[in-house]
Amino acid sequence: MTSKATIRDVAKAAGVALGTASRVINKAENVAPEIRQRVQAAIDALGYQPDVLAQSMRRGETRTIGIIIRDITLPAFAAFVQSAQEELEAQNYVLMLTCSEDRPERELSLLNLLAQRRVDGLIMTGCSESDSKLLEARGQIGVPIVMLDRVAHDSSDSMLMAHADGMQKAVELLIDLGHRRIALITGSNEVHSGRDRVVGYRRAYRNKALTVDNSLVRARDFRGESGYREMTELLATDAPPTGVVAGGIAMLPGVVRAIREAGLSIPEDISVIGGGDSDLARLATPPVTVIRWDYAEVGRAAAKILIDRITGSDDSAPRQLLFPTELVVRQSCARPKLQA
Amino acid sequence: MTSKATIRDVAKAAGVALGTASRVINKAENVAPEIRQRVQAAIDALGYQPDVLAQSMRRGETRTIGIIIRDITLPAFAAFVQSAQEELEAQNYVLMLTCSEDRPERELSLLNLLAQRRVDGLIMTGCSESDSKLLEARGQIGVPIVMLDRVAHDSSDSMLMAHADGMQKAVELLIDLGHRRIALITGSNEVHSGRDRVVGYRRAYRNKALTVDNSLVRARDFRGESGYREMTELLATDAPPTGVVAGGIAMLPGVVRAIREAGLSIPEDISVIGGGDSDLARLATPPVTVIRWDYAEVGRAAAKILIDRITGSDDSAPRQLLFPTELVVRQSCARPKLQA
DNA sequence: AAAAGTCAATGAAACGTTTCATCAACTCAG
DNA sequence: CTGAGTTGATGAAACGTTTCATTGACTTTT
Repeated sequence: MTSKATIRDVAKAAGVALGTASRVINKAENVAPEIRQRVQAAIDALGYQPDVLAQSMRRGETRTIGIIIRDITLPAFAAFVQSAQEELEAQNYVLMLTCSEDRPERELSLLNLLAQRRVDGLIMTGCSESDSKLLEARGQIGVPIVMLDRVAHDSSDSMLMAHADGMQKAVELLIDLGHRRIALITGSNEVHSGRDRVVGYRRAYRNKALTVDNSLVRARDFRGESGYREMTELLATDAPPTGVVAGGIAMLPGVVRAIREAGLSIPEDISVIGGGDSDLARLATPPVTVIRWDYAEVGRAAAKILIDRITGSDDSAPRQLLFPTELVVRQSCARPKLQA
Repeated sequence: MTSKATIRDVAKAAGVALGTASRVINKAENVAPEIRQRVQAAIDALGYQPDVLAQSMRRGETRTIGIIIRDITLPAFAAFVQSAQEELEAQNYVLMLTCSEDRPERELSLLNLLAQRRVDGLIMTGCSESDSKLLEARGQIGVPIVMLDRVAHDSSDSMLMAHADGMQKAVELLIDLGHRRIALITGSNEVHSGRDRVVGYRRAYRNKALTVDNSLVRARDFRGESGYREMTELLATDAPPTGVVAGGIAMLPGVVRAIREAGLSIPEDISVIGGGDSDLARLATPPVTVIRWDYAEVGRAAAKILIDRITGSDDSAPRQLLFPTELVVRQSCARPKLQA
């Protein structure tokens, strides 16, 4: 019963033509007040609701936005998605959520899936900025795309965090405390969020006139288990680090767990800085110093710019928005035990 | 160019009728092998992909599932959504994600939104089991609904956690340790997940032949800030609790924060048990004892049963699946300081 | 008073499918 | 050799909209 009444029924009930009913519904002008009223009455009486499917088909838009996120389970991403969703909902768009698990083949099939679903736009955080298959698939999709923490090499817009800045501050903090062996664990070099952190790390070392030990820089992938694995490996070496920055957003838990399991304590044995704030970082004992940024704000911005692109109200060159990061100092960092 | 080719083009290219092309595409029988091949060749050559919109319109199904979750930011819910999404994706469904923030008026408007979008089914965790407006809206929607942690009073299926069991074990643990003033903070009485915890709490007290102090039972709503507020309030009373169970899934952070701010330490001054496992609970110092259940499994089950309802392969009476909870003992509970 | 111009309403066409009643061709039994 | 039966292809109709070229009724201009 819900949306059984069609526009035809409305027209008939109001004694007007199909097209007229449509014009009333779409608030077009050029319709006599008396007629408008009659049609409106019919709409109310029948409880008419337009069929979104038929509208989409005719109009060629679905009012649907696709999102490909690595893993919705990470609170940071969830915050991003949530605020983007709110913004979109306000503009009468709806979100189709998918997760790539940071796996290229999944990303590819999700791109196809969403293309076939005819989303009006796409927000995504890809596995790679350069993979040619993915690049092609993104190009083929033919709708505006906003990339999260990825540099777009095509016409997409990018929302970039200033990871290098944050990382530099973090590493300099550790260096100033006397640390010389500082490990960096972050994601793949193929994407901005991984690469930029390494840039910041090296910049800090250069600033302090120190040289980087490349074996301490681990930039493989973003999956959560990597944090644990890399940290365990690092701690097992002859010269383990005295400080570590868990750059990837999902890595702090694994890194902390590895440290605990090695029987070390924070910050006495090893100093820790996390990438991205979280309940865990805030409420751990000791609370963990983190590089913070506001994904919720980024989500809103992404939604806004995407809508502007869709409506065509922004047809300027691809944008690269840079969002600030800040270092939130808590109690997880201290001077290293044995000064080098 | 992507999906520009229509079935008409395919038919023309293959030199067959529209209907024939359609039959090939839909793998219908009764089509000569030679023709099938020719059509297939045309499909490949043109890169034809069916227009999902037109299909939906004609078939009367959208292959889209709506989900209304309280807050995607909570990792537990995110895990639920993620596993549901995976299961649905495998069956070629796609998820439309919305968040109600536990606010009835939002829930109502989201129900309407998703109804208008013609979702084929709905997974949701409502604000109330009894609110008549919401009940009516759910009834009107006309598609199968699976409720998460809510008892459905209509034809919907319910996925229920055995909160009472878990809570009983939790409270009995505290009682056995010698606690007599145990606070319970959980969500609204209007829903299973709130109510059932209170049931378990009372059962534990009855089992141990103790009487409940109702001022220690706080079952208002599920929002995160409530955890902090209620805990702060409880600690400010003349006879503060010596143990607390943070029942609601979002409440542990707030409760812990309130305790920290009161200058108390866990478990020396107060014992804490959380509802739902999390990174925070696992990695806090000390690690927090929790009532655990597996939302990922629930998500899969919800998706499965929903699909069965949609396809009509399950037309039995509404189901109420009960999922087990277990008590995971960590180090956040100890004997109370001053024995009562 | 005729011509030209406005303003609103009309109804057919189109969007890209699926489905279904026909139809054509062929096979086989009598 | 005819009539019935079977198999497979056909093309129109339908799903519920929006849009657009027409049309009809008025109004204004010459």
